[in-house]
Amino acid sequence: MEKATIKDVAKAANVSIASASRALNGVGRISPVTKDKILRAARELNYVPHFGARSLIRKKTDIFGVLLPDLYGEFFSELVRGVDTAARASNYQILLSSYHNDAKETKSAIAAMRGRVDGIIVMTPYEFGEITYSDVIGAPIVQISSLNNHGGTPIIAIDNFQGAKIATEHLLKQGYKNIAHLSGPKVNMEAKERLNGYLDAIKNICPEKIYEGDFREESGFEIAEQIASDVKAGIIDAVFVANDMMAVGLINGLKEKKLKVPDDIGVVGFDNVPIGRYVTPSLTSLGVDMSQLGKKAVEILNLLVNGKPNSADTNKLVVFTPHLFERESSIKPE
Amino acid sequence: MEKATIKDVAKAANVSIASASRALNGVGRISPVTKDKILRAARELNYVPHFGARSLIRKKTDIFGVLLPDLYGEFFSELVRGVDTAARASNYQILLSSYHNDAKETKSAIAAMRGRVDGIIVMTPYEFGEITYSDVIGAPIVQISSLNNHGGTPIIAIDNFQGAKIATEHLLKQGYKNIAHLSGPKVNMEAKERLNGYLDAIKNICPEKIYEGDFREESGFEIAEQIASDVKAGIIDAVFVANDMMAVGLINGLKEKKLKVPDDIGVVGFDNVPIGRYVTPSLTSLGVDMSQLGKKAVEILNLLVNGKPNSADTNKLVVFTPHLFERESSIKPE
DNA sequence: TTAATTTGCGCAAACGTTTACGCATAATAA
DNA sequence: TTATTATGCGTAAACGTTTGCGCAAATTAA
Repeated sequence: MEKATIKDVAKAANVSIASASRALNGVGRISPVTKDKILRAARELNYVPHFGARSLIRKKTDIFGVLLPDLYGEFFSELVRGVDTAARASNYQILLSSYHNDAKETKSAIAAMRGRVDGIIVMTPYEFGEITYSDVIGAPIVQISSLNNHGGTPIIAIDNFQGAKIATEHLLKQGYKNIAHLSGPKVNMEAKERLNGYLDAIKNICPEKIYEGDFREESGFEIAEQIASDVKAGIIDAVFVANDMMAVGLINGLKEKKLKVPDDIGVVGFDNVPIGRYVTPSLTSLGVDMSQLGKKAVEILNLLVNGKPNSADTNKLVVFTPHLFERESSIKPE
Repeated sequence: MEKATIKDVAKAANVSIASASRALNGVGRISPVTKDKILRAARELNYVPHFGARSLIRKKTDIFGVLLPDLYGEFFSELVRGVDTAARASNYQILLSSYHNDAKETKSAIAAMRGRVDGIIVMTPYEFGEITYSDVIGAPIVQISSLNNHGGTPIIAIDNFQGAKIATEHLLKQGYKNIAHLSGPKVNMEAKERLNGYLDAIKNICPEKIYEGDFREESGFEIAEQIASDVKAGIIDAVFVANDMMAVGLINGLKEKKLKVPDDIGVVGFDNVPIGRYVTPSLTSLGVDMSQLGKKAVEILNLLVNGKPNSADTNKLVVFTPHLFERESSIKPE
């Protein structure tokens, strides 16, 4: 039951180590009959190639690293699912890690992956200044980030600006007149971009009105009081909320204030979290297929690692524009 | 920018490879001043130890494998989060993979991890017959499974039987008289155990009434028609549903049939998915803290890998009994 | 037949580490 | 002073693979 090495297999099959290796890998010249003998012996001994030894000489690990800000929620699990599926299809495994939303920890998390992976997918909603990832890690990187972060590494971006614009325009199209925005935390780039998309959409149409939140559900709930009073004052009649969880909190808060969504106030969220389909009223939102996005990330990484380094690829920018999921919270009656 | 090896570091610092290694690892005898010189050189060269070479000689990878049935939903992301946190705390990384709910794929998924991990956490809601995992992988295993699956490997189990019993008894305590059960697929052990818990709870109290579902939301929605008619016929007045997603589907289906939950019929789910808090009426459910469970799994695996193999540990059985989360769907009025 | 080519296989180097061992030199004890 | 012990460091083996090279035997061509 001690782990068998290729040496053991070779001995059992009465051949040299070299032949054993050739048989096991199906490369090089070897006669069918000895090959068979070797494979049989390997099975018999329950032989498993030593991963480290192999990666040592092959100079690759067949592992992709995936580094996420956090592991909360359906959002990330969808992404990971897409990555896993695509990675497996190209015979890669995934080494998963999160940096617990602590931007400072990102570097050390990346460092921990160095040498263990052939490439890395990292999701960074924050700004990172001057770090060139390939320096830090010595392996190709695909970043999942925002448009503004484009600086030499391939990036897959969700077009938050465009999405926010679509959201806001949807509210306008529904007949709402005074659209406000409930934003995310200022340090978050996605939050910024969504804010800008909102601003762009209402320009010359209605006055801007911005509430600042922090992406958490409670934050939406708490701001409801102020928003409710502004609605009653006739200042606003709809809100584009920077993410769904805040929108959910907001809707619950508005309920407490006896305001009706979407009658008294229209609400659109962002992210299209599954919960959105189940709340009452169901939540109109914008989102991309994260699983698809994960797949794309693997695809690009694969190219970077295994293809010839075409500069068009290494500088790639892939944009996913969020899709509008129209539900009840934004359907203005009458 | 070519990857520096320890040899390069040694050369740059004008010492032997052995000294470099000692300095880098902080073991063995070495003078502070040379150590400093070496560390400086290493930093300068951006040195990263080659993972494969290291694991080759150390005979360990510092990686734990995590193998899940699937990657859908908050359920798993919570588990992974717990595992990640605990693993990182003990300096392990995690290699994540799913077998796509295809029991047959489990073995090959395990095989793919062989040699790459020091231990593995595998979640198996299915029965697996005669497989002894340690044979298959040659590394310690912690299984997350059900009580019945206890066969020599350490297991962390959710006590589905007990949970189901608690759920059913809760409905009885609320004053519902004829409790039915909407079950999961028969091949699923958790489904079986929940069914048994239900049966045990109603024994000698009310007649059994079982609907068979398949854990999917649609399945709950579809069965609603039949359940609604049985409610109207006065045959049942509450359902313990084998998982939350079906319960959500069921509630929506019942709404269409103009039945009021919890007034006309009480509903309790299982799993305590986050969505449950947001549906209307909010869903009473049973669940364990999956993140905590993941933490526990790592803890045991750590013991198995690094501790002395105490037989009390290798045969460990840790039971998590689900906790009742009382919400609106089961609160009988008056 | 002989010459040329192909096939099957083994030898040994290389990948980048860690670590037991031994040998100088320095520090301490007598 | 000399004998003992402690310290700092280098040499080399070992970990388990893959693969270029070379050689004998078998096959094919002439």
